[in-house]
Amino acid sequence: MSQCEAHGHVKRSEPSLTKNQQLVWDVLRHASAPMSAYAILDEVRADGLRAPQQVYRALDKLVDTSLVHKLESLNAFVACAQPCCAEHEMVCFAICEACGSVDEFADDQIEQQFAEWTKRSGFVRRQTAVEIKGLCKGCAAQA
Amino acid sequence: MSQCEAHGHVKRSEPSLTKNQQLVWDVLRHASAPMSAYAILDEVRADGLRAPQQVYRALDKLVDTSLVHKLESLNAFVACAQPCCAEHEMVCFAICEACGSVDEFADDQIEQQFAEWTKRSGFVRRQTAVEIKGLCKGCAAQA
DNA sequence: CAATCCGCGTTATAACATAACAGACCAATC
DNA sequence: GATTGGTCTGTTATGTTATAACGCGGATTG
Repeated sequence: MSQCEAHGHVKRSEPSLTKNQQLVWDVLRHASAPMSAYAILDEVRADGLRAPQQVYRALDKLVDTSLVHKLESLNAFVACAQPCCAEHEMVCFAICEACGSVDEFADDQIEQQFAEWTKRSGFVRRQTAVEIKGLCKGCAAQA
Repeated sequence: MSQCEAHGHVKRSEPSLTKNQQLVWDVLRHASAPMSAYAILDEVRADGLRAPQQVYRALDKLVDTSLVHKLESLNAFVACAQPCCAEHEMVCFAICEACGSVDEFADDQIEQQFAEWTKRSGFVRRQTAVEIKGLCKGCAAQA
């Protein structure tokens, strides 16, 4: 059971992806690490996609609908790992510089602190990117 | 009196920049918005710099010493606006999508929430990028 | 039936960033 | 004072990431 279902949320529907969007989404879902648009392109070439645009257009849509996130500090994309992420205003990423793993998480406390800053400053938030780089627990233990 | 001096901190020294670093730093200090490396290059061409490498090398150093920050989501650079930033583990940016202004801030509460998450997860943080996009107070008022 | 919107495919190009090589300078130390 | 190691420099070339612009076709809808 997913974390979301455990919380009593409905399962997010995954509707109406076009063929190209579905191809890109499938690649990302099965990836073990963030992928660049061009790495994705290499994977979907077998399916007939040939140009960066085709991948970028699919990615744009997938990012819009929050199925996929862009990691700005890597210029790479990951499938959303957090079924509840549509219900959070922001999502954070912990990126291991040793093994490349990415941990996506949402934290209500952090969210709330940002909300308070927003309130104080008058800034109207539309989107937030939080990317923490360092060593994941496993890699830190080895070091 | 700067915020730092008010807090009783010593003024950060700005030592030993090389000629190229100084040129790039001067451009960024006087910029009213984040600049791409190539935009900086255009500015320092008059001073004899010709190749991207020269700018990127200077930027690398300036970012290392925290005189300059990279905005990952814009692929652009800003002079550090926060004299105390060396004393914070993380710095946040609020980027106005209407006017392009960037507000750099540090928030102890936010920092602490991240510290707690770090403790729980075992992740060893080295660097954190927080980039909030939206509308600054002024632009939000107009909209 | 337009008119409009959206996605598709394509070619070309823009924008961002680094590799790799060689020379100049300076400090440390043998 | 020669040698070594480190850092910065300048340069050419190349790699990587992202978008512009054109035209086509299908779906929706007024």
